[in-house]
Amino acid sequence: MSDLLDDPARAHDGNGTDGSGTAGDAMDVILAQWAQERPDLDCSPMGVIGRVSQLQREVFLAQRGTFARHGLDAPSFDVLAALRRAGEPYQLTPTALMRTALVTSGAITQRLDRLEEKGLITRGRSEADGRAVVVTLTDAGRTALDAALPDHLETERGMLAALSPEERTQLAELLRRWLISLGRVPGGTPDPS
Amino acid sequence: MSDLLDDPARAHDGNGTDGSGTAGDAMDVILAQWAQERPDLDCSPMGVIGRVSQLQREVFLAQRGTFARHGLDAPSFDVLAALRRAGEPYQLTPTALMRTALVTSGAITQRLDRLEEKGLITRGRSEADGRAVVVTLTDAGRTALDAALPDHLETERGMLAALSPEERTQLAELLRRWLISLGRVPGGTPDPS
DNA sequence: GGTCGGTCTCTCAGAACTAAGGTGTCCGGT
DNA sequence: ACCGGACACCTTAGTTCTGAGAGACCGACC
Repeated sequence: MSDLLDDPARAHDGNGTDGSGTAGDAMDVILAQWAQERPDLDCSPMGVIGRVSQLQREVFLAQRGTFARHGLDAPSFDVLAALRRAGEPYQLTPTALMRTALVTSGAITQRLDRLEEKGLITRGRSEADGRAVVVTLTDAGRTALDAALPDHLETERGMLAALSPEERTQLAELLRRWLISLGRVPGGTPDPS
Repeated sequence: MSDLLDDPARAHDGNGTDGSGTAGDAMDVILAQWAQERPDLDCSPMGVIGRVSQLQREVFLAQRGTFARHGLDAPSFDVLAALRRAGEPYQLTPTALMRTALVTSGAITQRLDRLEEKGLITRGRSEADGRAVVVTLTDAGRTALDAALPDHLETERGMLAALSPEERTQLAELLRRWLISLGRVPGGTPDPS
């Protein structure tokens, strides 16, 4: 009875292989629990969506370590990378950064505050539009990003190392089709409806 | 020149279909930009990992709407679902909840505070272990969860609607293999090394 | 030339989390 | 019986985001 108070995930064999030949992941345990408690519901969508959430978390944690080695964090890297990708002269407006980073304007303001404080970007008013601000990557900012980028890619490559090149391609293509099906086309502003 | 200050994603065709038969997603644009600016780097891992991050965000936003319709939010649902999955008598310790939710103990304390305030769970001291707390789902908590769960599943199903059953299975299996390869076996505590 | 809706950035309060540390409890060795 | 390490939960400070809204500015229209 008190077994139920333990972590339910521990109720499973930690390393054994069952008849099907593979150990399960955390989502297998959860799906088995739902099948037990609510056999009337088809919980199969969780098998995809729950794993995406878990993987995103693993990715985030791994990336954080990489960024920290370069004195950065994920939000900062996000902004620096967007400016770097834009190409010479490495300039974007806060609104453009807001759209690529998928965060609110308030979040961008704060990110830019932090980056400006560290001397990685500069803010200047736009000549063409009195409301707009022009964010420019400094030499220090470009240097920091170019130093972090290969390490970042190596971290990502390492996370995918267990999948074969064919599996990686297949996965990227499935995720791409899924993303497109959700109607998030590039540059599309959030649908107000 | 000032075009570069606009959202770079807008530089792409928004809705057209090219020769390959599909419009691109946001990650296609980013990969094209990197290929332009840093042709020396192989950015293909981003094609998988960047899309996982974006999809997780879409999933999170869609789920939030569903939870709100039932007076809940994602953290609350997470805890209630873990208790519900545990089966009769719907009890777990904060430590067990911490492990399944993959958050810190402080976060669980706060989640439980909110849920206790709303009467969806109760906290009692364990008889077997004086340090431990026993969290129990109340009738109201179980009712709230059982009402939200089908709606939640319907939301997830809707998000996957564009993929065929075969694609969904294939995707779940790829994600499962990937997750297992990262060493996150069920019940595994975070590796201290 | 003036007006008015829309846009751009910033500000502020509040939500939720992490990291670090505190208190109380358990348990194995002496 | 006692002591010290391990454990369970809570507390607090600090971080980053969202949501709502203010102030300035643009451009089209009258």
